[in-house]
Amino acid sequence: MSANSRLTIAAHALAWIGLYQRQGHEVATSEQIATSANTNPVVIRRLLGELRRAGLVESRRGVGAGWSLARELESMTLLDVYEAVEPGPLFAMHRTTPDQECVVGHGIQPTMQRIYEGIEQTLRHELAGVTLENVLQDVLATPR
Amino acid sequence: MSANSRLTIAAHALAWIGLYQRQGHEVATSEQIATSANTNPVVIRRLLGELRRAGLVESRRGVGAGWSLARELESMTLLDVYEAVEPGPLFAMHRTTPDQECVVGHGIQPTMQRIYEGIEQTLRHELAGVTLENVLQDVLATPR
DNA sequence: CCAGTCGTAACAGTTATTGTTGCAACAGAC
DNA sequence: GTCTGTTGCAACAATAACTGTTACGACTGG
Repeated sequence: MSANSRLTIAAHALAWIGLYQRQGHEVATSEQIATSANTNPVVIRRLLGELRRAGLVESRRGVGAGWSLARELESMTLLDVYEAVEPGPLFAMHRTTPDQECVVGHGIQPTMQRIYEGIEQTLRHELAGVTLENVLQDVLATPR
Repeated sequence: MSANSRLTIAAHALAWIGLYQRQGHEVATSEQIATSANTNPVVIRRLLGELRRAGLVESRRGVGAGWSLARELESMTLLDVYEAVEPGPLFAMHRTTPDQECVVGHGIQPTMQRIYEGIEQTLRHELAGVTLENVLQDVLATPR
């Protein structure tokens, strides 16, 4: 599985913005978040753009521009973030259609499809059980 | 998520060998399996090689060579297959270490790590609940 | 010795992710 | 009205993983 870090970075960004706003600031810049995540501001803007499309954050342009939360961290779950930044399914089918003349080739795809759907459903349920507020609290509780 | 088809193809191969053996044959060739899965025999041999390392199948060389199950399909679960063919974790951390001077940068990795471990544990449990015999029966029950 | 199959290395094509540069668009400050 | 700092976005390179393919040595029953 060639795992990516999109969910991790997106959660990082949201926790960062949330904490920054609680410290009295209105907006956070992609530059600041990128420094914390040790990556490029464009990477952050790309991810936050997807979170904006999902209604999780808002952006302002012009001078004093930046990003702010569109709702409270308590009302955002990792499932919201996952759905915003992870398009595809967890497991893929065959890249070419298996031999439909063969009993196994014919039945394998519907069978695996059903199994995978059940697993993704469980994954979603799991992700829905963690709010970004949970994440931030856990982060703040990490011993120095 | 750049999903791959390794678990799907591996399950396909195991179901195929299992059915073929029930039809009275001793061994299946990578060529036969590849025809059913509509792929290249080397792809099958690579995957079956990993399954052999995990103790799920055996191979014979020489004339009349091929692959056979090392245990009954009833005793093999998708978790066994998953662990044999999927090395990495589901979600990745940051590719570079986040800023340890930042509260969020410092706490985010242990936090996400814990969350991801819980999710993978659930995934394993789910996969462990499906045997390859379940898969084969479901395949055979697929309407033509 | 022969034939058929595995075992494995090597390489190409494709795709996704991440990082990077560059620049237009925008909006507040002066 | 211009300046300034930021977003929005396109384009591209580097890297990595997966899949498919070719090639050929190793093995073993006949």
